[in-house]
Amino acid sequence: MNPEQLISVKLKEAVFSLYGVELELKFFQTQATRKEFEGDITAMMFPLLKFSKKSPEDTGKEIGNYILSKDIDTKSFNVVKGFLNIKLSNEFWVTIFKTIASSPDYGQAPPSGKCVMVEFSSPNTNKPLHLGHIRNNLLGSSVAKLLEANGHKVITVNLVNDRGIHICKSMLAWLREANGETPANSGIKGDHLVGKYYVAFNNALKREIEELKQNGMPEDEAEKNAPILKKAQEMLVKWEKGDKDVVELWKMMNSWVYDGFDVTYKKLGVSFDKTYYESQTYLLGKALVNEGLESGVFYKKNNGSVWCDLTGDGLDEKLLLRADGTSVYITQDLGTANQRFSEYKFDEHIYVVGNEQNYHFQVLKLILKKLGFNWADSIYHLSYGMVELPQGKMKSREGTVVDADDLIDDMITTARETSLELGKLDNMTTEEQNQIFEMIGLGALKYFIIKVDPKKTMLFDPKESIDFNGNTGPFIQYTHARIKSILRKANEQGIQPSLNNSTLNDREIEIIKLLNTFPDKILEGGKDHSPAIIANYGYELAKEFNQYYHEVSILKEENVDIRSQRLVLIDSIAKVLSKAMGILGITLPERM
RNA sequence: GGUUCGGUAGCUCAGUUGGAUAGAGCAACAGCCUUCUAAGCUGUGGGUCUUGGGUUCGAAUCCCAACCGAAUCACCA
Repeated sequence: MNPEQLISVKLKEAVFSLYGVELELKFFQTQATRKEFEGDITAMMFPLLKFSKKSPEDTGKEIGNYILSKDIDTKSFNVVKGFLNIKLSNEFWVTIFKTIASSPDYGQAPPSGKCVMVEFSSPNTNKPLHLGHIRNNLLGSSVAKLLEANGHKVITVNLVNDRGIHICKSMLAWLREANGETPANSGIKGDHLVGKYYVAFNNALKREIEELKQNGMPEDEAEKNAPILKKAQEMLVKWEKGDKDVVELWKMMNSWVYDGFDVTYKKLGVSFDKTYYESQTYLLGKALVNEGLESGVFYKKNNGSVWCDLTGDGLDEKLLLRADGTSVYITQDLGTANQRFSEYKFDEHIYVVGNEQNYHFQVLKLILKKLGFNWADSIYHLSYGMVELPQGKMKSREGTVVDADDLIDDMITTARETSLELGKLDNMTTEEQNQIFEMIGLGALKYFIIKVDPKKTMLFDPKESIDFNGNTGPFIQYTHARIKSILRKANEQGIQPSLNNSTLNDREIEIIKLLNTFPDKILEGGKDHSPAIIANYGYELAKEFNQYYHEVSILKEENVDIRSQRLVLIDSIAKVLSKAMGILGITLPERM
């Protein structure tokens, strides 16, 4: 039983017996006792004063004495100001410890019967992934795992933006400048190759605009009338008409990009149950708009464009169909959401999309509700903050974009250098070593990103490389390797872990308390859609273990029962760390 | 201007059903490897929790206002 709940029950009994008042369990305020005080659970006396009609101290003493006299789970108590600190018995903690150690998949919630869809990543196919995408992908995949740990059925989906003017730009530049360059004949990763020509397009565009300006055209007109831009627009029209050559080229270049993305996704440990392509969904939603038009939810302006009036909800008017009848971004999102719901009947649909689109999702939800879809309430926009550099936002035009592949490689290189310097892996094969370097490099990167509250803008300084000491992924990985090392040695020495009802020291009780809160953290993290909670929990637990490690000896403990019991304890820590980091997509090594 | 989000140590961040003297890491300084992995541990210094009001026995946390910063309000996606 949860210790706070237990104390609440005792408090309820005490208050009823002493003051004759029957209160609800929720009324009693309890919390884990702060470390600087003696005790395990603290109960607030302030709300009870009106019943006891005594000072906070006297009330605390009276209730403390009552509980102590009635109960064998409690060991002692003290009162400081209005805080009643209760210490629970060793037996109580041993029982908790046993429950934790004997759970096969501790932390995993039972099946909830709920189905949750998580959309994330959603890249454009005209350039490679960057640091912003990394945050998106790591958030999305860890939230998905976190919800699975909460017992939900999770469907991960990706919506690839594979069409539009931006892709035509890369295609056009490739035709003009590439001389048939391909990933195969150049050795350049596909997404980077396509990105190269996207940059080439923009450079050409810039030159043309300059030229037009020198011939006397005003800047804004030059920007609209550059010949290369016109060509890109023509290309888009051709694509929409299904022009064979354009479609062939489009297919080829997109396939390069997908091959490139696959490599990056694989490194990040990201995967999807289903991938949607905008080229297949961009026409969806028109039917919905027409229905809304008939039912009077939407209206048509003189030029034929269709709008939804949201001024009554404190927002603006929203365009849904252009005057020429073509759809806009939100039109297809309406259609896609509707299609997905009829396919999966999800209980919740999470969109992992940056906070720049807060307004978009507010509108999306509102319009779906106006159309009469009750499931619109189940849409949740997991809005995360931008990743900024010391000089501000990443700008591709200024070349300050932090490329995802480069960053991952840098992290692995750093891991390699650090590991080789420490020389702990010398007796391993190169292949084993490389696996560990990758594990550590990615662990550092993932933890660095995920430990920050998703909704906060976070800062990344490329000059100060991501740390491997302190509150970091490698710290937790190191802790795990340390535990595994002890367990290996124990096994070699023929020492078996076992639970023996031995007395637990204070540090061990602290650890058990922490382990005991793990399921709550999973619940909390799931409710808040915040893997950061799990990351910070993992750090706390690892830190607690390291302090324990320095204070007590495990294998050299003379009392055989205590020694075996400690092995069970550290094994439980390793399992919880592993489960917690697994949710974040971070793997923990056996040695490092 | 409207809306949404943020402001905690020099830096990066924790800190929600309101609770005791606000915590970590990095950076700085001082210690600890013949003892289970020093990617670790211990200690020192570092704070008007943006500001001002309010509610409360009690506020970083809730309410109001101001200030600062970000995003957004397109016949772009």
